[in-house]
Amino acid sequence: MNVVNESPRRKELTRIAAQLFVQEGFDRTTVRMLAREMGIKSGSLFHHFDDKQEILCAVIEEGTHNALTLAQAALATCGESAEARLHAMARAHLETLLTDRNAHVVALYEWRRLDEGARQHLGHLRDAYEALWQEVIGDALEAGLIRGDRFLISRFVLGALNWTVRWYDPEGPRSPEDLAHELIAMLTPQGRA
Amino acid sequence: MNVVNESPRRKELTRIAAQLFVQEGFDRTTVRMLAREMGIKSGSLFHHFDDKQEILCAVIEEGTHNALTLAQAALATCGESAEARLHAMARAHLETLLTDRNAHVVALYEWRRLDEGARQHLGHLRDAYEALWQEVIGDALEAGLIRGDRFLISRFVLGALNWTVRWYDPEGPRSPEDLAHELIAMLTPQGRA
DNA sequence: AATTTACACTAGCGCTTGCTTGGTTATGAT
DNA sequence: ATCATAACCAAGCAAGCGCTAGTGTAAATT
Repeated sequence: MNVVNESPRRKELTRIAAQLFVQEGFDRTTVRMLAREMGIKSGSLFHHFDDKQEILCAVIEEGTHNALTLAQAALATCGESAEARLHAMARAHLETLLTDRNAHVVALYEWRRLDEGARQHLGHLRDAYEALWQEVIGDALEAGLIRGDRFLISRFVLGALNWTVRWYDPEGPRSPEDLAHELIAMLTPQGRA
Repeated sequence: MNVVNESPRRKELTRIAAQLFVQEGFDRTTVRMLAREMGIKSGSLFHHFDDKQEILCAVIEEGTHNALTLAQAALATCGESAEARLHAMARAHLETLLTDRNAHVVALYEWRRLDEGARQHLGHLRDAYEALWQEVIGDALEAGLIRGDRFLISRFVLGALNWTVRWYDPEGPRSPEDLAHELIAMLTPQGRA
């Protein structure tokens, strides 16, 4: 029923659920585990969410929504050159992958556990985000910054970025900014010192 | 106990399990579903495998082993130029992602359901495969074909390739060969008609 | 003062889970 | 004929699962 996370309590519960879903996976995370981590009893959980599925949906929605917002904000302040916009999108993606890591890992790995309704609802959100990418990459193609097929490149780039959740270490020497720079350098033919 | 799939029967069971694991996910796939699909009763399943985990391990091992074999074969027959070797690796990766699709999807999505022992055993296999990539990409860097950091590029490229299981349609107009070509074109600064 | 709302509790129902046990059948070697 | 082995089955156990029903209580609303 509650599609959006209105109450701060529910938002907090969603955050905790995200962490558990990452640690254990959705199916192995029991309502009793969730409740214990939340400091309540398992029955009380169903006051906040209709069922277990809705918790998963809330987690993914939160992450995807934030990613979209951050990307739009980044595009609004990065300047107008195709390269700057490309870089802004990549950096925003990597940063949201860091700050909302749990939610995004859940979105990537547990998407298939969503039921049909939730999958459709969240699908639209995700499509809106990917449309942003295709727009920016389309601009970069027109500007002659990169070459190739718009959809193919979008998918290759998103694949490379999403894969970072597997190996990226936030404690390591490389910043998201740094990573974004290297990725763009890999894509653009122009030589660089 | 049986780490390798010796008997043809076990190999067939592994194939069936892979399909179910993709359709339903590992946790949601019950031993009863597996048995039914295999044409036996659930109890009989434990004659072939020690426990459910071992089935998962067998599926992933099969896929990773095939990928490694195919990549080595491709490198052995592709010529010696850095570009040819890069292309051969990419094509081999995409082709094994197609022919052993189920096993690879399971490896990508259900890796975390492996216990410590299996994760270590299969980790070595995967490392061997990724080492091949790093070697080929190292060669391409030395040849001046591409620029950047060897490990970073390997991971970006593997991410882009693995992501294809999300969107690639084998019935569509693009062949694995075609996709490999486009990927390499995206990476290499040299202009092309 | 009376009522509603929000949030939590206890207790447990009905069902499914992975896996075990103990025994049967078919095949093929000795 | 005897034995060994692989492959299977029927039956079911102990544990855990998502979720519900009914209740208590403090704060907010009327």
